[in-house]
Amino acid sequence: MLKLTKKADYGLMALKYLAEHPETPALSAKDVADAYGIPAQLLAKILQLLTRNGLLRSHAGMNGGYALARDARTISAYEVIHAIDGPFFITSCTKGAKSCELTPSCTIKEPLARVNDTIAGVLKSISIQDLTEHEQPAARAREAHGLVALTL
Amino acid sequence: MLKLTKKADYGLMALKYLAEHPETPALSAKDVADAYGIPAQLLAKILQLLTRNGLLRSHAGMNGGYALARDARTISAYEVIHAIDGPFFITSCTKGAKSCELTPSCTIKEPLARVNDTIAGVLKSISIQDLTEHEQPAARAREAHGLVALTL
DNA sequence: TCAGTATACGACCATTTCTGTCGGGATTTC
DNA sequence: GAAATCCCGACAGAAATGGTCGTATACTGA
Repeated sequence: MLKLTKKADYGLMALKYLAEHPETPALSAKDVADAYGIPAQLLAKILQLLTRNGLLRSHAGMNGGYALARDARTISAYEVIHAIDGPFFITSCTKGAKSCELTPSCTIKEPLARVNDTIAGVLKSISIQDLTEHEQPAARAREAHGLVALTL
Repeated sequence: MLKLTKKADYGLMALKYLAEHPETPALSAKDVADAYGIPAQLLAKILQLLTRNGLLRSHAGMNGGYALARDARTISAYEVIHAIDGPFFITSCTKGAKSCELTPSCTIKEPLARVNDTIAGVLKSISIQDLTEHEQPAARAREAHGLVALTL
């Protein structure tokens, strides 16, 4: 619970990998899959999703493959997760309206919606670029997170 | 994905309900289940878990039931979720060691671990008491979240 | 124009996780 | 002792997830 799906993980890993290889015009799904030992076909589907959502550019044919559609600094972890797993809500009673109206139940939803927003904010503040900076992303991160908290 | 299980939701709802009825010495699982339309037996198991983890006190027999083991202000959403769903990690590759060693894969884990901590911090900063304050928990929350971000 | 490499995408199955139920047992009160 | 209540393990159905397959389509280069 409160866990990223493997697909989202794979997606983040793939984007990170692409961000780390800016010199190559494109990398195939297989290239990335091999690099990480991820099932190639599965990763292919994930990359297709990311392409559909405008995070990647794809190119078929020989020497084709995928490349970031934008600068790694402008792609957030949130976007990636959202593209792969769809909109997320921390609460089980998903939408604002229906299911939970039955009972006066989800009085709990309102406070949790705030938590949800906070988490989304944190994920929005993390860029693919951040993922590639192995050492001491702490400073950047702290800064970003602080920003999020303040805007809540 | 990145969603609380229904069990965790139910647990939070139940604790909130208990926090809102401090006058009664104890409420049975059935009482709470009826109040929210939750399957009684399922909620029973959840309350038992919370009891085992020291968040509730239970009492068998007539007029028995459950009551908060501590002040609602000192019970965090994090504790509840942890008690019900076990330790959580945002990453799929759960433990620090095994599975991901196979490949040099999870270079992504380190940054996400930080995100994980941030989220855990947010959840730790939310108390059951906060859940009961319907209007304007914003101030408290903002304060608490800010604190979390700074301690990251 | 043909062969090879790649993406695109829908359908499908296997596995795991989650939800909810059942049944029997123990504890307390009246 | 009977009723209410907690305790707890086992299990079945449902849903989500992970992964595979097959086929169609697009591009490249010889």
